[in-house]
Amino acid sequence: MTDTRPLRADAARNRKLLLAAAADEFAEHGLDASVADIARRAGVGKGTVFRHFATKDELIAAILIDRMEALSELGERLYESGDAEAALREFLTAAAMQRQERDLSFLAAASASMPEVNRARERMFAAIDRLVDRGRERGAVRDDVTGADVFLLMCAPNYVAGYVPNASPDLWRRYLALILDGLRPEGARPLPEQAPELD
Amino acid sequence: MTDTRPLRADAARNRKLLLAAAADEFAEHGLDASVADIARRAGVGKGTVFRHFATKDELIAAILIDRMEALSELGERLYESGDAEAALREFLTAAAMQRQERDLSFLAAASASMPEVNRARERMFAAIDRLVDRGRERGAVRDDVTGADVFLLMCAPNYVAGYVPNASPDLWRRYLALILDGLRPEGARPLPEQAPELD
DNA sequence: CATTAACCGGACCGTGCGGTCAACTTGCTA
DNA sequence: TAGCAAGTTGACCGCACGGTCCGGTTAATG
Repeated sequence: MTDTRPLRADAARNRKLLLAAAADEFAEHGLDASVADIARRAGVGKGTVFRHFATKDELIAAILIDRMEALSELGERLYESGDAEAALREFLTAAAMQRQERDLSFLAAASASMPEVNRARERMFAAIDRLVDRGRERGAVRDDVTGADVFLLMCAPNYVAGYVPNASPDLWRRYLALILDGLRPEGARPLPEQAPELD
Repeated sequence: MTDTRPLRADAARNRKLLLAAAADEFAEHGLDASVADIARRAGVGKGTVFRHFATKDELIAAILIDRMEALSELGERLYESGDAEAALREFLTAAAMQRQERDLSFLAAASASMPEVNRARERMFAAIDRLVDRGRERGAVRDDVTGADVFLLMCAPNYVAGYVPNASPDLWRRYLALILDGLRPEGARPLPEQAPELD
């Protein structure tokens, strides 16, 4: 945590293997994926998992932080680009692709209230907020939609597509497009309920 | 199942108590809600649960069937009404309210491939399909949206709102309205990916 | 009111989980 | 290349879960 001595070569490799195996396993079996299965998939012993991540929740948190940091960087980069509408679309597309065509948002519940996760989430939220604000100013996003709305809707395409048994792996694109159409000003009717405050 | 001798009075009462308690418990704790907790909440012993439902999955299936049948009836009744757009909106509103402001769709996974559940699901799907077809004919629904799309999007408002910690219990209405805006023809851009075939 | 089949309850069982630990192996460094 | 801290491993632990079972209880029937 504080002392950042570099990991030994095999340890660093195993850590990456574990994160990848865990993401796959969670995508296939949900939160119930067992640590033993994750270890087997990564080709290591179960003890190794707990050497790297003190608890299962910490492993989940590590996956979440990785992904949210990557999305934050992308969001910040897209803010530099010119096209407000394309930026938002690309951001949401990247968010959906990152989840291996499977909604992984359920992981968030397991590691809520871990400070590092919260920090990563706040950074990502800020990036989204800026993209949405700019989109609203340029007329690409309807007036009554906020960053919090988009933040919440981010996982919906994967969630929806996840209920189709043998779906095309790109089915989520259909529902992302549908939601994006709902976010645009054309044909918008005033939304009920106030937009939620996040934090 | 085949012999439908009426339940004894106490048994019938306990069955209802159990279904209600189970729905509440699942809403609060997800699929991991324990049978013991459900029994406690209903004020009965654990053995009673298994007398009524041979397995936890069967209990889940009973909840699902109850709700899907109710929605099917509503959908069929709304088809008789005149206003195609209002019918669809009311149907989706009722679907969301039934879930006690919480996405319960994860229950579907647990009891997929149970014939009775499938029959109830097919009936509900047919009801939705007719509502959507009519809506499309009358210009209330965009051309490229199918009943399967609406069926899949049905749970999304509760899902989305469920991630807000201390949300207004009606927050789902906001996201339902947003999705409904996306379903209308105004401002629609062609959707990518084919609509999925369900069964 | 007596009889009885249906119902109830909670102690009990096997299983699989997250997490621990002590013996063993291995990458680093001097 | 020797020494050792860091890393690895799988047997093991406690626990909570889904599900069973049987002695006690209760609602229906004549």
